[in-house]
Amino acid sequence: MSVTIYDVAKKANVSMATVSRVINGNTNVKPITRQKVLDAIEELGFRPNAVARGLASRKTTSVGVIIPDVANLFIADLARGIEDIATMYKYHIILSSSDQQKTKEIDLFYNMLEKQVDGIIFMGTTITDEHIEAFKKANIPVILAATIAESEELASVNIDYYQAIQDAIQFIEEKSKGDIGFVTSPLNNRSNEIRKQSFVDAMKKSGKSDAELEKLIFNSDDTYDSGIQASHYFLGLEEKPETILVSSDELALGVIHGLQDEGLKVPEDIAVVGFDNTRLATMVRPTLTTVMQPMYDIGAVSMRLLTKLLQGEQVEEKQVTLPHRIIERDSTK
Amino acid sequence: MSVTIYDVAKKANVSMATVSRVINGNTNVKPITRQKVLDAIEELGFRPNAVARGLASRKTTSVGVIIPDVANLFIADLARGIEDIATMYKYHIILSSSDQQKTKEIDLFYNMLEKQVDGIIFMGTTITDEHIEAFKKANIPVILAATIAESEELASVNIDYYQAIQDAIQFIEEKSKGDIGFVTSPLNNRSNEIRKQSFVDAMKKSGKSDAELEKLIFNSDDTYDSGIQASHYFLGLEEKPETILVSSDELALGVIHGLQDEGLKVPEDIAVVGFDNTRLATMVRPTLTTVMQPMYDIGAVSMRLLTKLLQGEQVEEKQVTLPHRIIERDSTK
DNA sequence: CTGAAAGCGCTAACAC
DNA sequence: GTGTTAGCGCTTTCAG
Repeated sequence: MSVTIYDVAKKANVSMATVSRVINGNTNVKPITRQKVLDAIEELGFRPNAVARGLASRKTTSVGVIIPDVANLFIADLARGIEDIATMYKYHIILSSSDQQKTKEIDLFYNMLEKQVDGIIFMGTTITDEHIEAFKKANIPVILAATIAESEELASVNIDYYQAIQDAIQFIEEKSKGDIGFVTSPLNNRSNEIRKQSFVDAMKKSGKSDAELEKLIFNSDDTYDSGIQASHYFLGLEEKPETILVSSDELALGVIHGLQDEGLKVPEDIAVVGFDNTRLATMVRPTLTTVMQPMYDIGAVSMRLLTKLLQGEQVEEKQVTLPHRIIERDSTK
Repeated sequence: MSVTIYDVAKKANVSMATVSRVINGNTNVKPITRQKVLDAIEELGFRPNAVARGLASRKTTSVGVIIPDVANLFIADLARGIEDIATMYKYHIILSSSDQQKTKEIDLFYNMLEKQVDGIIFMGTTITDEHIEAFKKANIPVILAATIAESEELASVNIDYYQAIQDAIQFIEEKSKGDIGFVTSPLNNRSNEIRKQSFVDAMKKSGKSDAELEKLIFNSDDTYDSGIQASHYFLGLEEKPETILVSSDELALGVIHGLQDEGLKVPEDIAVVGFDNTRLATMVRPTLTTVMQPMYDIGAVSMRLLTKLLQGEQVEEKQVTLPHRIIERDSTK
């Protein structure tokens, strides 16, 4: 069938151990021997069987990546960041989508353990005790990417969502004294919950009553269409907000278009601020002012952190917080 | 270290062969024995090591997927289609991006062979002899998804790109007698080449000279920004086209916004037709008339085809052509 | 219906 | 520097 290390050894008149040394770049091989082996490999078209290697060495050089959904620009950037760094460190990626379902998240996690991945990067919704139990049981490093866990033992890479919303509100208030509406993404996601809480806290601080506050919040499901619905909701209000702060860019496009479809002008009539800074933010008119969440970097840093953990490098801080910032474009005055 | 099949066997007082039978759903096990084994598995928290299993059975139940770029909506849909079906058939996905580089495409391919994937779904640019050689050398099924190969031996799932452009042109000509401009995606991709050829053929048939034709084509690099450039190019022409046919939706958004930024109205002044029908097509004003390329289905059908090949099912036709159609929205009159 | 035993292709001590 | 020899954890004949 296919050519093995043993065939190479025979052809090169050496032992399989020597062949193994050569393919693993072990230095203790005489140059002449090495060349002999290399020639035999070349001639036979030998390619090491990664499965056998994985079994023998207990390392697969693959890492599992669990994300909510591939078909999401925002998450794709994360994936790209992970992949670029993984390639750099010669790791392979086994990628699966959980569709935001908790049971699937956990199933996938165990499946990846069965595959003997060397580590896992996990992006999910809310981290439950069940998640934590699974993570602990795994004897491999797990990194949470753009995913909040209360537990301080878990390695993670995030931005400060609470502060990001505070900053966005401050930014908005510097430009306009009017009300701010808020469109949430689904609250089964901890980071969305935090954003909402941040908004609530800020509004209360400026003296809004619970009743007022409630009207200013629209709970969406994080799709373009629900962005459109959100815009309708706000337009139906007696006291319309002057600015709408939206939990994601895709949602924000929906809001903008929803407003425009009703004949309003953005930002003259109502300003809109997004969140994420995906490519979408510049693919709309007016271009979208948004809170940049560096997804590519979150992916890249997560993967880099994982490689450090995997290679036993010193890691000073397992919980990384990356900077965010407001990117001002034309959807605000 | 971790619990193995042997530990389970000992605990259940059976041989490891029996345990193996149980976990593989082999029927030849007495119910009572099966239960004993199941209990032991449960108690020990045993999870089979997929690597060892892969080595012993020479099957990994993983399939490799090579795509040009994760961070592309259009491709993400493909990935999603693949994934959904893979999950259904209990295959795992090893996903890698080639960044459209031929050497990387081939490297990834060989890497996946080393990982002993059971099959590979390949989406790439132009299939060269080198590709074909690699595909042949692999003793596993390979499916080309949304990727053209001249060779008839390769399994593939595509739409008829040539016809799709013909249809688009016919659609346009039914609405408007004016010139049609064409924005290509990079021509290092065979399917883009075909689309361009289709456009050229159609224009020649309607009597355009080579010189006229040349002016009507703008070669882009398939980004939003180059869509904007394309619009500037066409606006600079003495005889402006009445409709611009664009090779991808993202590009088309660029064209639309480029036109609008210059004060033109779409579709009144110039109409725009996209290609792909990604989610973007509805996330723009006016919404985009576009040629639907069913990427999700291409992914799903590719994966399904692969499972058939993998399970030795009868496959009547290895080259599948999926239907396309024009979706009319507001960017055309 | 169940067990024994021989690998799958490679790595990793341990010798020499 | 290089070879020998155990395994890694499982599947898969082959017996019985």
